[in-house]
Amino acid sequence: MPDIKHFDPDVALERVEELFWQRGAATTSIQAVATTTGLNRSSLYATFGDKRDLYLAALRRYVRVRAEPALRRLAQDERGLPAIREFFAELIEARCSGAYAGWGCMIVNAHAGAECADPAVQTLLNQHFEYLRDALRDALDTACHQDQVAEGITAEAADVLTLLAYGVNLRSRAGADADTLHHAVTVTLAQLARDL
Amino acid sequence: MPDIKHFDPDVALERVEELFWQRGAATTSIQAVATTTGLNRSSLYATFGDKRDLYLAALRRYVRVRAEPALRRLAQDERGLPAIREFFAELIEARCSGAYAGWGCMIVNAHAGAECADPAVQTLLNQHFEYLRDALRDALDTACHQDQVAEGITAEAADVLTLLAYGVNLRSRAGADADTLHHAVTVTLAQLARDL
DNA sequence: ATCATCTTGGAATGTCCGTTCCAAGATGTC
DNA sequence: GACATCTTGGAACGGACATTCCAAGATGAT
Repeated sequence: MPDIKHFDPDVALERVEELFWQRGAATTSIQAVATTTGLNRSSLYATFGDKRDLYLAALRRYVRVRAEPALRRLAQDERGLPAIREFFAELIEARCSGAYAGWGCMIVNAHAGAECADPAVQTLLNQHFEYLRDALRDALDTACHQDQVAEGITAEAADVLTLLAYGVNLRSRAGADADTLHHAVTVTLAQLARDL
Repeated sequence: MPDIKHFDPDVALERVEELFWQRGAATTSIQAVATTTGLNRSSLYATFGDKRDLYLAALRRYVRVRAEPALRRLAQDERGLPAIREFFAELIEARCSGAYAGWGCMIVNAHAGAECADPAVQTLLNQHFEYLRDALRDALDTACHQDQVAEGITAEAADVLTLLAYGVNLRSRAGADADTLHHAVTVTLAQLARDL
């Protein structure tokens, strides 16, 4: 083995992911990626392939690192409705304040961009949609078994919550304030909850 | 008056709107606009200004022609819940089949793109969001007065329906099938409706 | 018919894009 | 220490981009 990479591809990919997440695929140039990561274009191409490959790698990293862990936690949470409430509260918090405020969700952003025409991207988007829906369904199922939900409510209501989450992610990008988003979520969950 | 335009700016703008709507602002070149409209670049610049101006004009046209008429109808509809049901049914129909299938909503798409950083665009997006919410609130208010809604449901639930509509628009771009979207809407509206 | 004025087509400009190429340098093996 | 092999920096490429400019043509007013 003659020479080894002078950088850590995983660290670099994290930077790339943040760039594509914040600014989108179409409006982020390879030059910008090179500058941000501190790498040369040659190294980028040698390591990740062309721009499409790079974007796909970044998107996959986003799904794996940023999205799925939270969803796994939600799906396995035994608290039912409180877990769902917390999930949305943390989502809104993350979207409206902190380092990533106004960035939205990379998956949701990809829906509206030209990336979406790419079959590989579309597969990822649909998989993640179902992953989110399944996690919400599991949590709702738990809530049902604990008699937390109003009469007539089943785990089918997960479909609503999934689209609601997408709407929250989207609106956060236009600077929607956290209170407004929180209100919508509270109203929705109040409808699901059993009257006390 | 020495010479008059050899084309109708309104007709041209409709073409431009469709182009930006389908392909987004970042990935649509002035050249593509010129080709599609059959106009020369000079004429485009002389008539509409630069690309940003052109996009803004197209977005404003979309709001005025495509979005607001349907919302005005919804707000003034005296039927209550059935009007809301019909609104969503027509939305899903328009997004999943016909000439504009897979295009989503231009306003929603703008949320996720780089356009969103433009203050003028952001103002339009927020105005439209409130316009949609107000229309749904009006319709829901009508439903409340006609005792169509379940106990505890008020016009506040419009917040939920607004984000739901955004979610529908978004998901339709990734090829979500109409049945899935319809299901989510049906479940939501069933929760609002008074048990019979 | 003349003229001033606007539109129009096409060429031209300079920048930025994604991508490739190559020489120079670094590294592990023998 | 020599060699083979990979990485790296920087230059180079062709194409596409938004935008501007200008000469030619068309038009209405006089």
